[in-house]
Amino acid sequence: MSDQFKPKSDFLATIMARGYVHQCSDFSGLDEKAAKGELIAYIGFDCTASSLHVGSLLPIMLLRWLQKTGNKPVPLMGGGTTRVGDPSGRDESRQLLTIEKIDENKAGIRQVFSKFLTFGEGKTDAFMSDNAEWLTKLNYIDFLRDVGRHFSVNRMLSMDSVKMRLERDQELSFIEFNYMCLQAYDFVELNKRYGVIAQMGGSDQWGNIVTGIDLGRRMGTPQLYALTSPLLTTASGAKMGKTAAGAIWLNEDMLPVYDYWQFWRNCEDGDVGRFLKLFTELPLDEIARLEALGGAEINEAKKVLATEATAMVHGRDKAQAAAETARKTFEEGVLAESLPTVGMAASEFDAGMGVLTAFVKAGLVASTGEARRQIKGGGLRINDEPVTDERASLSRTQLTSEGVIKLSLGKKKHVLIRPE
RNA sequence: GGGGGAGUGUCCCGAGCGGCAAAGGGGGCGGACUGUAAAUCCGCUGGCUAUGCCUUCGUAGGUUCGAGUCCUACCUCCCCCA
Repeated sequence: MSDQFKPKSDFLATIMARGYVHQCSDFSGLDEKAAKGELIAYIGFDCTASSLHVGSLLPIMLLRWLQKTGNKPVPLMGGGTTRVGDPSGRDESRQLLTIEKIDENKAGIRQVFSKFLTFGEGKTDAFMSDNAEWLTKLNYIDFLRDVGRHFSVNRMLSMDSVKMRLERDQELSFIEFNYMCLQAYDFVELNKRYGVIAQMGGSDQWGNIVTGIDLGRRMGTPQLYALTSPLLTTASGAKMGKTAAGAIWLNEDMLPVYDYWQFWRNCEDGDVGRFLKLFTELPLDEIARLEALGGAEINEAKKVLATEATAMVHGRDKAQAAAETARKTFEEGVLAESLPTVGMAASEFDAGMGVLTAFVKAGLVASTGEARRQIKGGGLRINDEPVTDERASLSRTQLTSEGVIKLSLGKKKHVLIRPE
């Protein structure tokens, strides 16, 4: 990154100050376009799941800033590339998704974008594209002749991503080897169709993006640009967005708002400042103030982070409700009725519900065996009282005045049981 | 096509004289300490109607009182030669 470079455009100034930028093929060139509001940039997204998780949040924020600073964002659905299965990552044959499933996923992902970007026909309105549009129509021979001849295998072999795999003797399938060609072709196609001139993405995409720029030059596009953001890890080095409980999804039907809020609330101290800059739109001086908080006070900053980041995806009302639920639960030790609730038929409840089964039904543990172990370890509580007898049953006498029983696993996970 | 090697607890890596629910890590979960953090320490990390029963070591058979372990065939992956 060039330290002496002073951006003229709001776009670059903002994203540089907030830490989104890792590498750029031509800062001043891109800056000029952005300053004139002529920057149309895209980022590609897989359609392998029906929602995106926080790992994709950073690129989404990039698109959002692009739009906010007067330029045009183009999210690209990998509708075509997903059809051959995502070969990256080492886990072998990932199931090939059916076309219907891919369409379903696309719809889910579209929902996410609608929360971050304004779509429409206007100059800075976002436009959703899908590489299925051109990739599925490709003819192999034509592709080889028109596009394939521009790729040098020698150069592809020298790319870091490929070189590493070869050196480590790791499998590199033909499809995967071709991925960069398809991605490069996407870039050119997006330019021809919609005037896209820049591709953004994670720093691991650098090689693929630059390959696209090259291909463009050979195929007669105007000058194209690459901009990458740093790969996100937590302060202790873990990958963002995956926990044992599952990925941190952005769609509410995949992950309750309360859990999403908790994810941010529980981030590591060392991440707060960085995350505030990347995942909220608070002014930088406000962030600097929050970041300066030390010791236990940093929890205030984490709450702000959680609420702001949640508001971005789920809306401010739901974010504040989640914050309030957390406040009651953790700070007042009061029962918050908005905790996740599991309904249960009264007849089933009255028939005698063993504690083990109850915790399984609540989804806090995976099996009665795990429930037993957690009881031994002191990890299960009913209405905040530790469970000691695994043979005990729930009964109506345990219902609180709100008509629920609160089950907890550890200190952070709570579920309400409501017989009805 | 010929020769050699490997597939283990459904998160991953990885030991395993015929007595095995199977060593050890990592990760994860719980507990203690804190601040709903990190670091550290401790416990747990196949299922069930549970002093017992059932299912797990690539797949299918076989030998045996008993098979992750021995035999046969098959599948998959890797290496060397062609």
